Amino acid sequence: LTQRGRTRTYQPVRMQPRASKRSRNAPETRRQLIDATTRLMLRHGFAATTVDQICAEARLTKGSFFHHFETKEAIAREAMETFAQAGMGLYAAACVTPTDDPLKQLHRLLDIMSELAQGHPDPITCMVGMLSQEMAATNSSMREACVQHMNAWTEMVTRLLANAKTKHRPRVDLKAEDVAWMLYSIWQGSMLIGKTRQDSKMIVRNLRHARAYVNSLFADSPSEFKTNTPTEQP
Amino acid sequence: LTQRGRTRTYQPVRMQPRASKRSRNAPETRRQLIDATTRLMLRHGFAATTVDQICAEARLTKGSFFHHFETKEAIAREAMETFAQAGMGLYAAACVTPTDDPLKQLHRLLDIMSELAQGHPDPITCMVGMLSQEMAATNSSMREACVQHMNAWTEMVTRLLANAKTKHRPRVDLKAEDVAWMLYSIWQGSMLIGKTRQDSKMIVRNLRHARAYVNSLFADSPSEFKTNTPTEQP
Amino acid sequence: LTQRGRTRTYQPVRMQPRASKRSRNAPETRRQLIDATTRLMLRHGFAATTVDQICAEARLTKGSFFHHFETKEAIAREAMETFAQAGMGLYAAACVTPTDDPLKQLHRLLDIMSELAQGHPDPITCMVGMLSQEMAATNSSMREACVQHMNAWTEMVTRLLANAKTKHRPRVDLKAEDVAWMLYSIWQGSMLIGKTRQDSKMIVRNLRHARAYVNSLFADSPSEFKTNTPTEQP
Amino acid sequence: LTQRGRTRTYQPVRMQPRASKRSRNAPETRRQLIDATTRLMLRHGFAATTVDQICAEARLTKGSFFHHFETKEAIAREAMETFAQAGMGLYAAACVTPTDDPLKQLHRLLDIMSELAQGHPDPITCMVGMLSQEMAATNSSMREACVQHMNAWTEMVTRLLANAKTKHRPRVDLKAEDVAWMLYSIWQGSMLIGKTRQDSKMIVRNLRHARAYVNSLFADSPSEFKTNTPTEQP
DNA sequence: ACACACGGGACCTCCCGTTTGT
DNA sequence: ACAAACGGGAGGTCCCGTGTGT
Repeated sequence: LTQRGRTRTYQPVRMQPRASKRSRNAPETRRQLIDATTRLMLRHGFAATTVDQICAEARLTKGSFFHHFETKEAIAREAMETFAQAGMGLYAAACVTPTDDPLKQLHRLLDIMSELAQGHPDPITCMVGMLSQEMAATNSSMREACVQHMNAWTEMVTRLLANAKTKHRPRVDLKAEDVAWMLYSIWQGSMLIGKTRQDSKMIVRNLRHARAYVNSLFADSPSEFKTNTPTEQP
Repeated sequence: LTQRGRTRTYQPVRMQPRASKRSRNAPETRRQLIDATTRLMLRHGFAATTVDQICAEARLTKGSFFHHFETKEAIAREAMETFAQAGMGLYAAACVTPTDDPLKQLHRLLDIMSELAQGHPDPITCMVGMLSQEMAATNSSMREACVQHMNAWTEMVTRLLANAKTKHRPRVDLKAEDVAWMLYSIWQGSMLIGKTRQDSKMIVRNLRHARAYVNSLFADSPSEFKTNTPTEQP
Repeated sequence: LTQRGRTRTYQPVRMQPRASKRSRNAPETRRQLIDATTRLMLRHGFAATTVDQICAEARLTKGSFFHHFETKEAIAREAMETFAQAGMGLYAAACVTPTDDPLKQLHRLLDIMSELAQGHPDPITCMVGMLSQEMAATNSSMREACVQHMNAWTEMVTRLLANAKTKHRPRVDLKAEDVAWMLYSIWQGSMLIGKTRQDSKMIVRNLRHARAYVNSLFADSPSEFKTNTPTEQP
Repeated sequence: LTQRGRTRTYQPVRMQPRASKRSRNAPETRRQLIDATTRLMLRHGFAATTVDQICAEARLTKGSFFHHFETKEAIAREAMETFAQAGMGLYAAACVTPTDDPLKQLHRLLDIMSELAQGHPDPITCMVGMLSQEMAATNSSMREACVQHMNAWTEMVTRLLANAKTKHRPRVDLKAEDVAWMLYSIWQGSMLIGKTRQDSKMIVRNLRHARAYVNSLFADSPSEFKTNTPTEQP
């Protein structure tokens, strides 16, 4: 029998609440719900993730869900928030030495992204990209939330590049913000394509290209980065 | 049900079939359905586009819809096919002079993409990217269709780059295919972000960066392209 | 993915009209449609058999179908008619020698039924029983048609038994008509259970019991039948 | 659509949920749903019974229906289960005195069946037979469920007959199991025909014949049963 | 006689969110 | 804080039958 009816991307789900151990720990419960939401929406997207699924994944019932979150959209927003914050937390590690060479910091950022791309069995996916694709055109408040997260990333990179422009000799009159958006596009595009082609290595290669591209913008890129050409390393 | 909070990603739709003018022109009807599907899905995505909406947009009833297409997924697949074919048709114009300099062809391709990005009031969106984002992780046959379209694009660019390597002096031992995926990532990432930020200009700027990047790969890029630096033009 | 939506008992069907050879033979076309209807309804019943399936099975399109038959119900009625007539045709062979012993004729009838039960790989099913089950309580005209076919069978058997009562010595004051309904119940019940248990042999065994039962009604059943006890034969 | 000819096997249904008296009594609600399903399916069969009808009959909304049952098939299965269990419960009354004569028990069983057949204004119908007829050929899991219920009945009767064979003198080397299937066929066939002919009395007559048939199998059937010949009683 | 686009209308399933109860 | 019955309302699919065209 072929698949008819609504296009199901998920398994039907029988509620199965946590095994009678009611923890009564609100923040913990919230966290579990958000985690479940993130896991599911990264795979299925917003519309195809149902509240029931989230509850099943978090071992809770809908009663709890709607006690903690007003709507599905609300939890999606929070999940995206948490997801983005976690990302920014990781990225921040690249700049822990503020006196450092900003170009070096940028390369460390790329290192972190590269590790992220390689760190999972499945290619990495971004909540912001996922929710943007689905809701940007129809849900303006969600769109604005996505824009804010995108801005946060690029502002971080813009700062690094602006600093780099003061400490290094830019080859052309590049606008730091533009380059930041370029890098973010590479990042989002790579994740999208990587997920589709189930190919994490391409993401890594792209990041290497991005790295080379950044180097090519400055006449005096530190030699340590020069070697990191887009050619294949053994 | 007070509808409060319900995340409506779709518009309620009044069916209103074509005013008794039964055109009885199947290919035309199919085309209209596919057009409607493309228009709607580019805005709302797959899941949030309902068959009712498609029918209303195409002035047809749901009953008839399923005479032409087995499922919503089927029409989405065909719409993507049509979309991609149309794109490849446009892109092919860049290579109409096969004896041409392949680098010149690649730049013409970027011109075409740039025009596409500017040509619409709303930022451009790609069916392949959209369907990938929503369905890659859960619908393997759809995923494979997306992969094929992605491959088609990059194979085209790979050919251009491979030719360029024979006619120009590559600065580094670049792999044509890798660069093609890089360019495709920029393209897809730009469209995704452009849609979210409602900013077509950024897409154009990114394509300019991509252009500069391509030039930077060859020591003897034709001078005519050299001027097209990523800096802002007046 | 589990089966959702409407409970499908059939395969979805793509119309595939006869290979361009339009026979234009109305009676033949009707026959094919009726045959297809019979085949399908014996398996799926009335409601679960769709007009599209019938057309596909008969290699025709709905256009033809509704040219020949007003409604699905109409063809079902005709199919049942044809089915019953064919059955009565077979049964009639038991009485070709009208001067014969009526009890002998009845036993020949049971022989024929027994052969029918064994003659197919799948246990035999009866259109009358099938349509009765589904429509008797809701569609009175269909119900009456079923009743007529049932009456036809039992009237035939009633005649045989009535004759037998004149030529043999009934053990008790049996009413021929009652025994006929009893035998028909055994027949219908056996087919129903045989279909469910996928067991044709049980039908045959039941017919053997029925035979013994008939014999037990007469003190002077011809000795040739006496041996046919319900015990298992080697 | 002029609705002409359209075979309506269902009644159009206005949803009308319980008048704001939300009983919030799940087992009771389930029971009502199952009862409604049984009532409706016994009349219309499986396919022609709609979930809407069931809900209307149970004063519930469709939304709630699927909280209690996964699919229409699921509720049909449960309804059949309940139906069969109830039947077996009744039948068990025939054997409450286990030390009793097994033949007497069997006759009491036939008494119970006879009372069942007479007890309703409409002729009695069996869920097992109905679901078998419609689904045996196409839904194997349903078919197996039906087979189990059939086996349960015949095993019960087989036990009685086997006991009878030890306590009485069988006329022929009858196989208890075969006779049980014979009796079940009579029972199912009678119900099918009775429903179609709207004739409960024929069922009762058939049971009387069955009774006589059972007696005829034993040389020493208790005399009290002897009188119960298939002839019409005043 | 037949093909086929199309309409109208369910039908099953599902899903978000509310309400009642513990 | 959590459980779970329930409501309202789509959403996708299908199906019978019509009408136009060949």
